[in-house]
Amino acid sequence: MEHKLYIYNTLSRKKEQFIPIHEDKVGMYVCGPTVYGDAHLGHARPAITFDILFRYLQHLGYKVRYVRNITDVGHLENDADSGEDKIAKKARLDQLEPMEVVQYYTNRYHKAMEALNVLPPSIEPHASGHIMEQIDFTKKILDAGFAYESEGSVYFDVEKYNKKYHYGKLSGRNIDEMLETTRELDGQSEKRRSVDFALWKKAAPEHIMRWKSPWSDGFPGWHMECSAMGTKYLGEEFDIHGGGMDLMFPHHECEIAQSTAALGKETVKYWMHNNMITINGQKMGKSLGNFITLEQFFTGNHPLLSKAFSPMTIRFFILQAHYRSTVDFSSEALEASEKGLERLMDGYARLQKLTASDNSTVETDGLRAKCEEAMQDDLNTPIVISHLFEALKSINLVHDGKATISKSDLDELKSVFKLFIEDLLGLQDESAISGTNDAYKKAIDLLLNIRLEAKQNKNWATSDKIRNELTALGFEIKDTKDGFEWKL
RNA sequence: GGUACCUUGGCCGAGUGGUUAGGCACCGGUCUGCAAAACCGCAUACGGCGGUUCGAUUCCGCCAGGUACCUCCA
Repeated sequence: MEHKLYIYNTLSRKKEQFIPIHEDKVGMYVCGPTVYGDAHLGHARPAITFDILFRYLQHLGYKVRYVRNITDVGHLENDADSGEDKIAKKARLDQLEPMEVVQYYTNRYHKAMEALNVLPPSIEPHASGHIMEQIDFTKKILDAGFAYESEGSVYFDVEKYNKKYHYGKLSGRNIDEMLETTRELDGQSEKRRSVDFALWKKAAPEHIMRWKSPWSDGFPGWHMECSAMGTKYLGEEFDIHGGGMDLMFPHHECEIAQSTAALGKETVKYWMHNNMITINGQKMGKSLGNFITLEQFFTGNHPLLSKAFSPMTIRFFILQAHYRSTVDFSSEALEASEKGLERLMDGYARLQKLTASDNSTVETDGLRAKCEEAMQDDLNTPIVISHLFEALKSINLVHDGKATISKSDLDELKSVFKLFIEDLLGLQDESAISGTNDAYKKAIDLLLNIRLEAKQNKNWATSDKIRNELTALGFEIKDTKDGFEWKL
């Protein structure tokens, strides 16, 4: 594989060249949603970030197995491995079977992802469907001596693990201090230390979501599913593990500990974390209650939104910032993205209609290389987009008859635009006319040709009437040098 | 309190030890019957104070402000 893709590895805190464990295959695991509520803007970020990576790795020629899980059990309401299961709570409140809640929100998540043109992963395993694997994984950790049973639950022994390995290597946390400060606080708990985390929890009698295990009727701890499912589908060692920065600790730290304890080796080579989306400078999240769901964006049904924003606008907005930067949401910023995207997509449509000349007076060389270079620099999509906007100027110049382009340059430009806009950035034409039939389009063309004739005869009354009435119906009419363009 | 990070022109947002990011908005111009679109031009920005350097927005230190994680969160 001839490339020099660099990605930022949270483990080393620097950009590293991506070299897969296996020659031509890449294994990639990304933490998916806990399905107890609608996906919000924050959920779109990792989905889109790793969608870009998924697409780009495939573009480089890798066969990628992309696993993104659905958390439908084990994710507890609050800390200290107590509290109610999120799914079970929602089910109780809505008087539904837990699996009804899971199905409902999974369907809605899929719908939102599809709207955002996020490709489905290769495998989307549910935690509840992998209880056996999680029990087996827990056994391995017990056998290795890094866990203990207490009152029917099993806990990970962080202190013991840390003596042999390094708990805190991902998040940079100093575990010795954590052990020091928490020593006296324990005692009452089933856990030896408050830093210990549950691998298996015994279910209280009223708890509906429960499975049999050697230790008790209960359910797996939250961190367990990713270790169990990741290694099941990607092997004991795989290339990339992704997720939001907020999962770094404790979730990913615990995952590393579990896998290392059970297997005696590092499972993941590259850890990647996307940054958060903020709103008024603060993280958008469930706990703060300051989130806006994707559906609210699509419908405009939220006090902070000036209008509805299309899925592609959301996608473009996210891609205009680097995935490791925070990006501050505002209606104003989204409107700016919307306009920029429209201009880019109009230019892309226009590109298809350009006619070639004998030679080029515009510079198209190097666009492909520059875009590739930006992608290879830790997926720098904002730079890719800026290059595309630069190239857009050439397209418009040719379109206006102020410049010419040769056949080969035109073909190259079309090819690069398709590759980056459609295939890699995953931006789709959302205009209402795409997909409608030819007869309809021809009818509009006919009307506008009549208008053109009227214009040529200086019959402004007729030409304006046609334009105004079409405009009133929602069409956008643009006169060009020797004709017209329209869209709905 | 611990740890990490951030502070770029009206807004969003890249990036770099000395050369234009890009988008949106504004203003001026070209084009046009008008309009729209398009094109051209237009901002010489990098929190403050020191230091290193021939030269720092970019490196170092201090200060100010902000954020994230340390409990569930993408």
